Amino acid sequence: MPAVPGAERADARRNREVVLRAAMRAFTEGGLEVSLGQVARRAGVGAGTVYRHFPSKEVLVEAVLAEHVAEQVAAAEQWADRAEPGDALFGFLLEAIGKSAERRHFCDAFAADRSWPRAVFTAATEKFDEALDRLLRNAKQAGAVRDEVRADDLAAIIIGGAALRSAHPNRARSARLVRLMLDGLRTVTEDGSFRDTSARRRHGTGERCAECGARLDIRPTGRPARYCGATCRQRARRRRASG
Amino acid sequence: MPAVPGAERADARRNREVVLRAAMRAFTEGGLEVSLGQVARRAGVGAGTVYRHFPSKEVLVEAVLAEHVAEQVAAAEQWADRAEPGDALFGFLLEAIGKSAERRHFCDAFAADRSWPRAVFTAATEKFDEALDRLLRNAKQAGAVRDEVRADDLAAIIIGGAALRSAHPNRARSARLVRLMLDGLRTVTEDGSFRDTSARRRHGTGERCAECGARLDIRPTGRPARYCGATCRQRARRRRASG
Amino acid sequence: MPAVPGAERADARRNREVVLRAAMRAFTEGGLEVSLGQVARRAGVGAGTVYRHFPSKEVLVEAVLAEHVAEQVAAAEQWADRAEPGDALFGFLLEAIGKSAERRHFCDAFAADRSWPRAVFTAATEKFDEALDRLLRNAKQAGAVRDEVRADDLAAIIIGGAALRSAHPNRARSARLVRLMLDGLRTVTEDGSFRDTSARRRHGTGERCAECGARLDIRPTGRPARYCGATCRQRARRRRASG
Amino acid sequence: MPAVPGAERADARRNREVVLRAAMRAFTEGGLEVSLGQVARRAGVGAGTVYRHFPSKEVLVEAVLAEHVAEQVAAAEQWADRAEPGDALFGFLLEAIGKSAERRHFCDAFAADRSWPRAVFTAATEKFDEALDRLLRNAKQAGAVRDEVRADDLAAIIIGGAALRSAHPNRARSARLVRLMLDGLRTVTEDGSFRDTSARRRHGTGERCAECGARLDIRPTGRPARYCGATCRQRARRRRASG
DNA sequence: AATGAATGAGGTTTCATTCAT
DNA sequence: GATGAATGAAACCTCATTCAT
Repeated sequence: MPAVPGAERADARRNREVVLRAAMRAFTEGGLEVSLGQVARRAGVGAGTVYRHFPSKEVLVEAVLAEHVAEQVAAAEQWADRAEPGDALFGFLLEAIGKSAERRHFCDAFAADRSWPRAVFTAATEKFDEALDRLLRNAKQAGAVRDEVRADDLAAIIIGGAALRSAHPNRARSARLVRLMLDGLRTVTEDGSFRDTSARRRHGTGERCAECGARLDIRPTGRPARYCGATCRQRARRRRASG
Repeated sequence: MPAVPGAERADARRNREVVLRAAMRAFTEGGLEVSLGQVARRAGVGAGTVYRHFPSKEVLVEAVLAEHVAEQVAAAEQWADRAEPGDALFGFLLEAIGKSAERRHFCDAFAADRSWPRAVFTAATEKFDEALDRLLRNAKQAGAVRDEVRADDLAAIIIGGAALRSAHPNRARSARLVRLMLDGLRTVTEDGSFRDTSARRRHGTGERCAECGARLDIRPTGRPARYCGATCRQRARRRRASG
Repeated sequence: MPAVPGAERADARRNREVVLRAAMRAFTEGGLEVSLGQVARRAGVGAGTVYRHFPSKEVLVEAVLAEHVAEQVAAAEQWADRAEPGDALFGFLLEAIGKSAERRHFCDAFAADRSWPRAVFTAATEKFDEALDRLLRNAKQAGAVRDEVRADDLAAIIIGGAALRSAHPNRARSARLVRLMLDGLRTVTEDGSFRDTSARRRHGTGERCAECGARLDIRPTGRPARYCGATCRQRARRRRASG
Repeated sequence: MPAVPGAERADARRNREVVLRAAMRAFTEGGLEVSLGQVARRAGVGAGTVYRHFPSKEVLVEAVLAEHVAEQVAAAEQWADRAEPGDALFGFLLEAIGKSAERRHFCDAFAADRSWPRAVFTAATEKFDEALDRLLRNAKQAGAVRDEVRADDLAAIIIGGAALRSAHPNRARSARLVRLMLDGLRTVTEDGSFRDTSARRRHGTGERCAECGARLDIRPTGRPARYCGATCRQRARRRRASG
C-alpha cells in the first residue's frame, strides 16, 4: 500500500489498467462468469496480481461495469457539447445502445437486481444519470422529445435497446428497428413525418415560435402555441416587461 | 419402459412437473446459474430425481425455456383468435413483454448465443415463430402495422421490451414507455393520430375533421360531425371570425 | 420367498436366468463396473427385478463369475472324458484360455485380491480345482506333463494365458504363442520335438516303462526310472507279490 | 508460465512428483478406480493440486502408466547394455513380469481396449517398443530365441506373465512357472537342454557331458570335466561296473 | 510488487439401493 | 412378483481466494 494515495509505482498502475482491459474483453466475450484465471491469462499476469488490484471478483466486476458506464458518460458529454439537443439525445441513445449491445452481459448485470448488487449500478451511475438528465433537459427545451419521457427512462431504454439489438438476427435491420422505436419518443409533427431522423426531422411546416422562430408542433387539442416552449415564452415576457 | 409413450406412472409425471415448476421459479429468481441442488431442494426431491427427468442441467434449462416459450405461444394464439388483427399483435407483444420481464434471465439466455446453445432457442421456437408470423400477417393485412416490420423482428422486440421493463425502476411507467415505443411500429395516419390505441379503434374509414383532418368516428344516428372535437370546432370558428 | 425352496414360480426362475445372462454379456463387454441399470435394461427387466434375484451387485458379480467357472468345469470334464490325458489337459487349457480371453474382466477379478473378495473365487472354485486336479493327475500318469507342474499352477496359467491373448494385437498369432509357451510344460523328449502337439507328442525314444511300456523321460539327475509313475510301480509290485 | 519449459518452480515440480508417486501407490493397491480424493489424501495435498498437475483423471492415469512403462524401458536398456543377448532378453522379460505382477491393474488397463483408451498405451509405448525391438533383434542374431517370436508378442508376454504371477497363490513357484513357459520361446538345442536357464548361462560352446550330453561349463583352470555333475558321473560308473 | 501453486467448498453427475405403485 | 421412480452418497472437476516463493 502506498504511503501516499496515488503515489503507487507506475508499473502497478499500468498493471491495474492491463487487468481491467483484459477483464472487459473477457467479460464482453464470455459473460461475467468468466473465471479470474482466464482474465489473468488474457492480461498476461498472475492470479495474484489480479487480486492485488481487485481484492475480489465482485470488485473487479464493479470496476468493469463502472468503466463501461464511464465510457458512456464521456459519449453523452460529447453529444451534448457538439450536437443540437434533439440530435444529441437520440444520437447518444443510438450510440449507447450499439455499444451496449456488444456488451450484452454488462446490461444483463444492470437489469438483474439479484445477481449483482444494485450498489454497483447506483455507484457507477451518478454521473451517468446527470449526463442523461442534461441531454434530456436540453432535448425537452428544444421540444425534440415527448414530454412524458423522463430521465430514469433513458437507462432502461438503452438496456432494452441493447437487448433488442443483440437478440436480433440481423445487425443492420436491428439498428433500423431501434431507430423506429426511438422515434416513438420524439415529438409528433402535424404531418407525422417526425420519423425520419435526418432531413424531415425538424418541426412541422406550420406556425413558428414567436420568439425563436422554431417551427411549432400543431396538436389537435389544446390552445394553439405561440412559443416553442417555456423558455421562449418567459424570454418574450421579459422583453415585453422591459420594453 | 411404458408400453405406450406418455403412459408413465402418474407419480413420475407429477414429479417431473414439480421439478419443472421448481426450476422455473428458481431460475426466474436466481438466474440460470442456480445450482441444481437448490432446484431439487425447492422441488422437495433428491438430486437423483432431477436427473431422472432431466438428464443434464442443459436439458433442464431447455425444458424451462421451452415451457416459457410454450406459454407465450398459447397467449399468442388466444390473442389471434379473440381480438382484431392490430390489437392482437400489439396486445400480445405487450403481454409477452410483461411476462418476459419477470423472467429476465430466460431472455438473457435467448439473446446470448454463447452461454446457452442457440439450438435451445431454435428448437423451442418453431411454433413460436409460426404464431408470431400469423399475428404479423394478419396485422399487416389489416394495415395496422408498418410494412418494414418483419417476423424475425418480433422476438427481438419482446426481448428488448422485457429488458427495458425489468431495467426500469418504475413498473407502471415502464409499461407506458414500452407502449409508446411499440407505437413506432404502427402504421402512421396522415394526422399522426395512430397513437391513441383506444380511440382509433372506433374510427371508421369515412369522413375527416374539417380542421385537423383526423378521421371521424361515424355514428349511425345524429347529425354528422364536421370536426373531431370541441377544440377543432373552436379553432375553426376563430379563423372564420378573424378571416 | 417360497415356502419350499426350489418351488419358486417358474417365471421367477426364468427371470433369474435372463438377468444372469444379460449380466454376463454386459460384464464381458464393459467390465464389472457396468451399472446395474444397464444390466437391467439389457435383460429387459426393471431394476427391482435384478435386486430380487441378486440382493446386491456383489452377489450378482459372484454369480456371474461362478457361472463362468462352472462353464469351464463342464469343459474340463468333457476333455477329461473324451480325450487321452495329455490332450485333455492341454486341450482344456487352450480352450479355457481362449474363452477367458474373451472375458478378460472376469480374470482380472480373479487375479485382483483386493477389488473383489477372494471368497468369490474360492467359493466358485472348489469344483474347478477338482476338475483341474483330475486332468493334471491323469496327464502326469500318462507322463505328458512335467513333474514340477502342480494343480494350483493351472488356474494361474489360464489367467496368464488369457491376459496374454487379450493383450496381443493379433488373435491368431497369440494362439500360437500360447501354445508355444504351454509346450514348456510338456515333458521333454531327448530330441526336443515335444512341441508338436499331435504326432510327436509322445515320450522320448529312450527307455520304456517296465510295466506299461510307455517311453521314459531321461533326466540328468536322479535315479533312473523303471516305471512311468507310481501307478505302474505299484502294479508291478503287486504282481511280484502275487506272483 | 515459465519462460523455459521445465523451469517451473521447484516446489511445483516436487509436488507433481509427490502426487504421481501417491497415485502409483494408490492405483497399485486399489486399482485405477481409486478416487482422486484418496490420491490427494495420500499425497497430502488438496484436490485442486492434483488437478493442477493432472487436469483430468485420465491424464493422471496416463502419467502413471507412462511412468510404469518408462521404468521398464530403463530396465530394458540396462539389460541390453550389460548382458549377452539371450540373457538380456529373457532376464528383462522375467524382471518386467515380476514388476508388472505387483502392478496388476496397470496391465489390465493395457489389455483392455475399452476401459482406457488405447491411445494411452500407444503414446507411452513407442520407446518401449523400440527397446523391446532391440532386445529381440540382438537375441535373434545370437540365436537365443525362436524365430517365430516377434516384437509385438513381447508386450503381450509380459502382460500374460504378470497376470499369471499375480493370480498364482505362491510367489516363488509362480516365478519358476513363468521361467518354464518362457523357455518355450528359446531356441531348441539338439539335446533339449535349453531349459536350465541358470546352468546354461555358464555353459560354453565346447564339450558335452559324456553321460547326458549337456554342454559343459568350460573353466580356465582345473582338470577338464567329463560329466555335467555328480549324478551323471555316478551313473556312468554304474554302467561301467555292470557292463 | 508479482507470480503461480495450493486450497477446499461447491457444482454437476452417476449409480447402488430402496420403495411406492 | 415386477416395475421403475426416488434417494443420496460419492465421484470428478472448477474456481475464487490465499500464500509461499
